Amino acid sequence: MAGNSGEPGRSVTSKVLAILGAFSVAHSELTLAQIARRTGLPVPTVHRLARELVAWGGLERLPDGTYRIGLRLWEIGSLAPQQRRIRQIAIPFMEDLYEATHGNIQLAVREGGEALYIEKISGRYAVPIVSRVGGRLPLHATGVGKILLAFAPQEVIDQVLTAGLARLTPKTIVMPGKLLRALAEVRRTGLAFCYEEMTLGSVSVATPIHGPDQSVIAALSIVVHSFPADAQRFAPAVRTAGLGISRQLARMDSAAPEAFARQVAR
Amino acid sequence: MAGNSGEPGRSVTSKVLAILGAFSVAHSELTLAQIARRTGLPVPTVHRLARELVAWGGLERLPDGTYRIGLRLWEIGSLAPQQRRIRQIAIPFMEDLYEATHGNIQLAVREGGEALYIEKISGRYAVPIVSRVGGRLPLHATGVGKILLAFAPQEVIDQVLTAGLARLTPKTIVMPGKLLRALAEVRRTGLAFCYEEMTLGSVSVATPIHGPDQSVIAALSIVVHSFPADAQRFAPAVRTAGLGISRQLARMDSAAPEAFARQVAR
DNA sequence: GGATGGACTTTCACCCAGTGAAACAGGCAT
DNA sequence: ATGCCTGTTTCACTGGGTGAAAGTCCATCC
Repeated sequence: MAGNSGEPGRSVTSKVLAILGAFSVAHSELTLAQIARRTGLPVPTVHRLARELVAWGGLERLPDGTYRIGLRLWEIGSLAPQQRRIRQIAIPFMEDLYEATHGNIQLAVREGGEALYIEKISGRYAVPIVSRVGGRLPLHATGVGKILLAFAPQEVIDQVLTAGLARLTPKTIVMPGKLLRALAEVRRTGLAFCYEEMTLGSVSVATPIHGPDQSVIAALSIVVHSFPADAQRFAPAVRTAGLGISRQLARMDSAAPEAFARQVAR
Repeated sequence: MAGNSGEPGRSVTSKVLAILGAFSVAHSELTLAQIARRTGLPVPTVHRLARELVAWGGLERLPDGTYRIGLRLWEIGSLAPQQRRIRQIAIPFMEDLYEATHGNIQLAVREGGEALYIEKISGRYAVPIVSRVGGRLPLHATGVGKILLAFAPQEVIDQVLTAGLARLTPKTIVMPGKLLRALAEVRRTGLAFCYEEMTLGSVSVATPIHGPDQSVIAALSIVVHSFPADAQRFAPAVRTAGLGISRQLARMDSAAPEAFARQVAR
């Protein structure tokens, strides 16, 4: 590249990606100056790159100058297959689970050291909870997180422990030893409980979703606002749904490798 | 940039975006060589840029070497607000509409000269149709498309007519004059019908969704596999749902500007 | 009212990051 | 063994990217 100063060794691509990465659930609309601050890039650089992103449709700019994520990026993001496959198969099961329990049904995968929520069914009457589709929550303080962590490679567990277990409520597990024991129990039973460790008043049960190769690729959970006994009461239902989704995934895999592809071109 | 040859005047950013743009519904997994062909970029260039995208999480690479869209991109794409707001409000209405009719309920916005489907409710028992969330269909041959086109700026209409009206079935409207008359009728009635113009055996009714400023920002439709009379029978229900969504959007806008923001950080 | 601070935009001399042909390596047909 | 395809690495060359600096616009403050 060039430029008479700045930090050499940073690729253009990394700058473009840093700009996209500056957007998050908590910051879905950003001004030019905010992007520059969040990325550490000089304002003119952000300006130039953002203009290209806008021209392409990856970002859009409001009359008042703020940037948002554009539809083009949503469209391309919706092609991400990890979640596409699983969602397509899991949604009917999740709907059944919702019908049966009227709790908050959630589906999450692990992305780095956090749980990324890829689908959620709350119905119109369910109580609001903190998770959000496309949002992230810590692994050590949620039902789905414990599942994902319990079946993650050892290095991920180490990494999470090293980073420290943030205390979110008085009931959050912050002692590494206690978490490790909990994870061992999760692996033994295939169930993870979470008793007000993320939010006071919320309890949840979660269960793993297995891919065709038996590895754990996602976690399914139900969150209710009541007493620990309820979480235990719903455990069999959640476990059954998880097994159902896993079985369906395996079946789809062996049978129709790309049966979806018949749909729509572009 | 540099490089001893190639097409000068093409920015690095445009190349990165071209790589992302190479992915589509019909091509959600691509090899290195395929990306190079689809973008017109030299293979080594794609190789280098794709590696950066993989490192960032925007793409992921399978053991066999094929690339797919990564979760990171899905996550950021899910922040696109145009669809986020509308979907959140529209989904309950769409569910009601599904309960009442058991047809395929769809929500689409206009992206350039095409209809982009942002939500779809088909239930488990509905017959399959060609649309797909994240997919595109032509404006002139679908119910939602006619709505979006009828209320689009004149230049978009001109552009679509200039590009030519592709014949998809014997019933597709391919005469510009006929389409213009149909659009005038759509504007008059607030309803668009589509009788097997996209797919033989499928008929649909669509209605506009208005933003707080009364502009048309989306279209809602129901697709059924039967006779034209059914489309007309469902018209009042679709119209009512459309008005309900529009009213709710306006109310949300004046009342709670960013009531969602209280949720989850990251 | 004019001074101050913040946001956004444009310019432009500087130069290094990006380039892609070419060569190499592996796989699979013929 | 030959051809053809894919993916990977190298490297001499150079023009696209750079960002401080200056300019513009608009609030807010004294």
